[in-house]
Amino acid sequence: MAFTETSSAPSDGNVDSIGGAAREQLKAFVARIERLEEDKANVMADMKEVYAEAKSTGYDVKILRKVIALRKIDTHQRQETEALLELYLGAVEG
Amino acid sequence: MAFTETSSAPSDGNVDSIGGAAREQLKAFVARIERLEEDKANVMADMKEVYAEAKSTGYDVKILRKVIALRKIDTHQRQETEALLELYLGAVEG
Amino acid sequence: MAFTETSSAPSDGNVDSIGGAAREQLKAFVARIERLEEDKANVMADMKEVYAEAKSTGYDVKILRKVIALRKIDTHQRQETEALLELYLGAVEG
Amino acid sequence: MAFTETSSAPSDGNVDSIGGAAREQLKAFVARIERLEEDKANVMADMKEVYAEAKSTGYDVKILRKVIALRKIDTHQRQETEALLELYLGAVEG
DNA sequence: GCGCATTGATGGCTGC
DNA sequence: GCAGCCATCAATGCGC
Repeated sequence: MAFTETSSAPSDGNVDSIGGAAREQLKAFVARIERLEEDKANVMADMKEVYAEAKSTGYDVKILRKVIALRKIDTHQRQETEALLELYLGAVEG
Repeated sequence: MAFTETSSAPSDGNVDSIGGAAREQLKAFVARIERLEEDKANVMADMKEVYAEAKSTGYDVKILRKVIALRKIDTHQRQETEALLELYLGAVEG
Repeated sequence: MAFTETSSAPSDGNVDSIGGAAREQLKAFVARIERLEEDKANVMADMKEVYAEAKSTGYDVKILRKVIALRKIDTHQRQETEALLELYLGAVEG
Repeated sequence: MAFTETSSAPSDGNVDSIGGAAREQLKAFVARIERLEEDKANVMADMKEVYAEAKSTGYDVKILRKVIALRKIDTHQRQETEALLELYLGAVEG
């Protein structure tokens, strides 16, 4: 496995002996994920801010969260219903 | 205090009777949060994609996750260490 | 399921009608857990005492907590590192 | 106890320069707390075991938890009620 | 009273 | 395919 080490199975060899290309590739994956984790953390921080602002405006955060959660469930159910409908239509037409 | 209903205590009145302004404000909060939730979902979907790509490239996702987790702990520890330093400094300067 | 009511599925019957054996068994579980909860509460009370003592001795409790937290992270990291090593070894040996 | 650096304010001096006695004392506090944390972890592990056992016996863990929680609230309320009663009695008799 | 840290609960994921 | 595990998330309790 001379020049194909990066194309199929990085885990084939001993960890200490993976070549430079595979190493770079792995680092790239790690970097991409960590970048996304950072994004997520930022978004969550923003949400915290909004909740704090709502609270300072006088809203009950607990209830607000419940509202959001309920609406999320509704959306989810609606999507499932639509998916089911699609399925039925496909079965009828297909 | 007619036109200040939104400035201090939305929870004062009955939910069904809150004025239009407060209602708009509440809707705005909900919209902002749901927008952020959507962002977060997108980011998480991206992360899933990256993991899937890494997997199809031959990496062991479980190990990859552990690596990420370990690096996250490092970061966490660094932050905690800094926080501790801050506390020490605060204690010294009084 | 005559005499096997306690051996497999306590949830089969109505709660009000479960037999004496199952009832005793359930009570036993509840008692064991509540005993453990009591233990936990005692331990936590002891911890509170120690912190209070440290505080009255002049230590900054906040700093003390941070120190403990940092040491805990160290331990955690060591465990995660070991787990990662295990994973690596498992990947190598297949 | 004239030269008792440990008797009043360990946080007065620079952390790096606290004397050996204070250092030992601090280490003792940390050790005591970590010992208690360990105890707590053990107790919690035991609880997990009991829940697992209950589950494998056929009980619904979720419901079991709810039962425990409700009983805890009851106990708490009863204690508060008793405390209140004591207070009233003391007010009447005192 | 608020913010934070811990803890209990839920849902998704992986292994059998 | 489902159960067990883990990561995430809401919620309560605690200290400041």
